[in-house]
Amino acid sequence: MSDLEQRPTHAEDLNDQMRQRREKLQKLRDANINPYPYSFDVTHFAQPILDAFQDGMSDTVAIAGRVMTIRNMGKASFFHLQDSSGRIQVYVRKDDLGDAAYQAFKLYDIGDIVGVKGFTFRTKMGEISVHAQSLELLAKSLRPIPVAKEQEVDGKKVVYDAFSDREMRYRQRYVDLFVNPDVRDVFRKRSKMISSIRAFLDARGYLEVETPILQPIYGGASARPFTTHYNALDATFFLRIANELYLKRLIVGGFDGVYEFAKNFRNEGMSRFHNPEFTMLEFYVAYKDYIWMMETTEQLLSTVATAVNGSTTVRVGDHEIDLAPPYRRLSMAEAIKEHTGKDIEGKSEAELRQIARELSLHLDANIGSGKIIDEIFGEFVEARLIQPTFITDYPIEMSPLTKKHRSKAGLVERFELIVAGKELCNAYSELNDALDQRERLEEQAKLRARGDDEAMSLDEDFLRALEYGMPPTAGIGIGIDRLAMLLLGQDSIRDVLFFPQMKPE
RNA sequence: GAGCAUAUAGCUCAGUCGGUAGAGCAUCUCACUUUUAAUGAGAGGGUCGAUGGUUCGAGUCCAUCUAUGCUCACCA
Repeated sequence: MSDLEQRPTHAEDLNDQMRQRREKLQKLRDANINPYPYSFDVTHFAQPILDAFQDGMSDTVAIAGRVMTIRNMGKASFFHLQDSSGRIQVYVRKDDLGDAAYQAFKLYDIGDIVGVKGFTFRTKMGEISVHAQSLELLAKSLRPIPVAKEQEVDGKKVVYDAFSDREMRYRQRYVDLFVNPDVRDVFRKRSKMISSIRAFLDARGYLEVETPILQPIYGGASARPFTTHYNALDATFFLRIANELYLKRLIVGGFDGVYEFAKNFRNEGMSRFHNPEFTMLEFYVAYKDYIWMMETTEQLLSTVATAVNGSTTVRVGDHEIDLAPPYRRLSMAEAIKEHTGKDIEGKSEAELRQIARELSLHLDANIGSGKIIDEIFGEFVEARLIQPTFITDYPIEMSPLTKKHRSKAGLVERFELIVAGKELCNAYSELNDALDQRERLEEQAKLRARGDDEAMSLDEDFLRALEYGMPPTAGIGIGIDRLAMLLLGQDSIRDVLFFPQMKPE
C-alpha cells in the first residue's frame, strides 16, 4: 500500500473499517481495476423500473448509484442500489460475472458507487430486482456509512438504528441525505416550493433581479448587520440585512414589478427559528397598494401550497391550517382588543404604558408608543393566531418605510401575515413621498442616537431616488425558510436548510 | 447572552453502589447460487467529548472548558 493511501485526510487516526476499505482499494488497483473511472452510461432509474415492471416482461437496464445493503450468499449475492429516484435490489451471480469480476465484487463495500448492467426480474420472495450481467465500480467509498435497517411490519416500514444524531446530520448533511430518504424529500419539496413561487411571479410578468449583498449602508429592516472590510476601498461594508431599498430603486427606474430571492444576513443569535443567513423573497409592484398585496399573497400561498403538497392544508402540531383564501383581516388594534380586552386606539404613550402595566407586561423605560403596542401584540396576540391572519395598520413609529394610512391617523398601511403563531410576511403600501421619507429616516437617526442600534441609517442615495419620483407601490417580504418549515412540516429552521450555521468543530 | 439536558465502538444505545468496557447492526475470517433486519460458526474494533481534581482505584463523583439539543431573550 502506498504512503498516500495510509495517510488520514484529517489529523485523525484511521479506524479499522477505514483501513480495511483502503486495503480493498489497493487490492482493486492491484487487479488492474480503476476504482474511480470517468463515466457510466445510465439508461434507467430505480423507481421508474419498479413502477414499470410487469411480470413476464424483462427490460435490459443500466443503472448506477450507491450500494446501501449487501447480502452475500457465497457464489451469489444481493445488494440494494440507491440512486436519485430510490432503491432497487441487484442480484449478482458468480456464474454470470465470471471469477475475476465476482472476486472484485467481494471487495465492494456498503457506500460504494457502482454501475450495473442487467435485466429486470422478480425474485422468489417477490422483490423486483435487476439481474446483473456486468458490474462496475464507479467510486470506492473510504468511510463506513451509518447503516439503517428497514423491515416491513404490517406494510409499514420500520427503521432500525437510523442515523439520527442531529449534530452529525447537520455537519455531514451529505451523509444525512443519502442515508435518510425523508430528508431528501424535504429538500426536494423546498426546491419545488421556490420554483412554484418563481413560476407564479414570472407568469404575472415580474422581473427576477439581483441586488448587492455587500452594501456600504445597510437598511430596509431593523437588525444588526455583519460588518466587513473592503480592502481596495479601505472602507467598512455590511452584508445586507434586506434588499428593500435596492428593489425600490428599480421601481423608480421604471420596472413595473421586481422580485428577488435574497440571502439576508443578520448578526443575531441562532435558534429553532433563526439562522444568521436566511432567505427572503421580496417583491414590489408599481401602482398597487397593500390591499392588492393581501389578495396576491393569498393567491400565491394557496398556489404554492398546492404545488408542494397537493393541498392547501398543512398540519402544525395539533392544528390543521388552511391556506385557501380568504384569510382573516384584523387591524392591530382590533387584534389586541380581541385578545386582551384593551383598547389601544388613539392612546398616548403614558396611557399605553398604563395598559401594559395592567397586563403585567414589563417594558423598557425608553421605548416609544409604537414599540409598546408591538410588545403587547407580541406577548398576547401573535402566538394565538393559528389560521392565516392579516394583521393590518401598524403604528407609524415602527414602520419608517411605509406610507401613512389613507384614513387612520398615526398608522401606516402595513400588514403582516401570521400563520401558526409566526410572522410569515411583512408588506406595505410603500412610502414614496420623498420628504416624508426623509423625516422618518431622520426620526430613526434620533432613535439611533438614543441607543437603538437597530434603528435604520439614513441612505441619501435612496432618498435621491425617491426624489426623482416613485410610483405608488406595494411591496412584500416573505420568509422563505419559515414558509418552508410551514409547508414541509418541519419544526426547526435547520431542517429546511442544507447547511445550517454551526460553530466550528 | 441565561437556564436545563446530552456527549461511551463506524451507527443506534446499555453500563446498577466508584472495582479489568457491553449489546444489536456494521467490519474481518469460514460456510452458503433467489436472499431481504438473510442465516450459521468464529474474530477484531474504545484517549468513555477535553482538561484538571477527589480516591488505593473514575465511564461513573466534583470543577472548568468545548460542541450539540431544548427553553427563554433578540429577531424574520
